[in-house]
Amino acid sequence: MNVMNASPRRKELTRLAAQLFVQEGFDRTTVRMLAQEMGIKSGSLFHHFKDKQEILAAVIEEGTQNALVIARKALEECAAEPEMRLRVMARAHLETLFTDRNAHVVALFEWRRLDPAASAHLSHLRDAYEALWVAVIDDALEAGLIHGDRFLVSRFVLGALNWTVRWYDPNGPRSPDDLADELVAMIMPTPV
Amino acid sequence: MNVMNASPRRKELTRLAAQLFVQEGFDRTTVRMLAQEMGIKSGSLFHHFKDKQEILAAVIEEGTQNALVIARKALEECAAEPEMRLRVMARAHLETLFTDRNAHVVALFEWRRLDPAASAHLSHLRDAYEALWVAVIDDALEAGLIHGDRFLVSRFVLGALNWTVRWYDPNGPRSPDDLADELVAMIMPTPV
DNA sequence: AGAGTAACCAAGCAAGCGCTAGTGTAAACG
DNA sequence: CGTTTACACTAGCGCTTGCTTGGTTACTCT
Repeated sequence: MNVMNASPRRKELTRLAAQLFVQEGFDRTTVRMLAQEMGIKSGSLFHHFKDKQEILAAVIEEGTQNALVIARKALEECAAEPEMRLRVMARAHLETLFTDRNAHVVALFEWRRLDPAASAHLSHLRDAYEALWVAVIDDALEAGLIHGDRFLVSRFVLGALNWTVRWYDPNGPRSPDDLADELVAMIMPTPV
Repeated sequence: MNVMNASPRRKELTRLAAQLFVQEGFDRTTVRMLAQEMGIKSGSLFHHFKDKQEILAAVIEEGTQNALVIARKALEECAAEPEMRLRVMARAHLETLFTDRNAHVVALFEWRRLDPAASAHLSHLRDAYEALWVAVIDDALEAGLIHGDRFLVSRFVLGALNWTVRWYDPNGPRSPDDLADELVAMIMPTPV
């Protein structure tokens, strides 16, 4: 097995695995299917990953890392008004969700297949990401832009956004940014 | 196999299956695990269900039927004001979601494991339920209670509500009704 | 040229999988 | 009373699963 966690080959294989995990689900994706998609034999797979679990962990880590980076960058680059930050955060969320769709769908719906060790490690990443959200929501609440319990509001907003992967069609008329703006408008008392 | 679709024994077995499906996921739940939980041997299971798929379909059908019945009844019994109907619908949604939690978690997260035939059949049930939501949202929009696109709003609201199964703790201080009221308050311009 | 290493393959093992076949038994029915 | 029906059992078939083993190839570095 490769020691370097970020070998380019391994990254490519991880990307392919994410796609299959979305199509079939983690449990139904066999190592033979993974290998075929990657153009190698099933035995060779275990040169890159210790076991099937590690592939899942790699997929989820990749996606969550990206989400963190994108959200942080977006927040840094934007103005300080709470409304703008809220909008920017929602946009960043949907941007990662749909450019890195496969990895995120796996992270959202196959998280429970992780063994406890991997789950614990990745929880920290996810918590860091959610902390960004809570901070943005807090500012918006304090500015009187929205109302409600900080904890509940962030859960509801994240839920609404995450659920989009179940119905949103990227080839439809609406862009992810439209979606984000509509959601922000929905929870703000006085639109436009 | 039993011909009657609603034999009491079968209902009980379906309930147990739902619990295991939630705990382990559909694919990881073996017929031997199901049988043990039911207090019978794995072979006997196929007297009640044609195959493993049929157990999944039974679980999902049961949950969705209940949701429909509860929502319809709640809407019939409540006043005609759009605000009340919106609140009642949200409450009914969370009520089913948490009294029938196992079945609904399976319906939400294992839907894709259904074979095409079962999926088509159950889609009608789900569509009927979502139609109730769209109607309620439409009334609220028309009355100026909330704003936005009817399609998007209902998707966002349903997403926020469904996602609660991932974080809500029924033993915590908040009741499901509290949650429903908070969500409705969040999307309404002028609270209390 | 020789050593080291990353990437791969062929072959297959042990365990577990969904499901079937054939049988037994006790209650319900005509 | 004999027959049917519902429910359960034992035993195991045929197949797939994740993973291992032992070895080969191709490339890089000194």
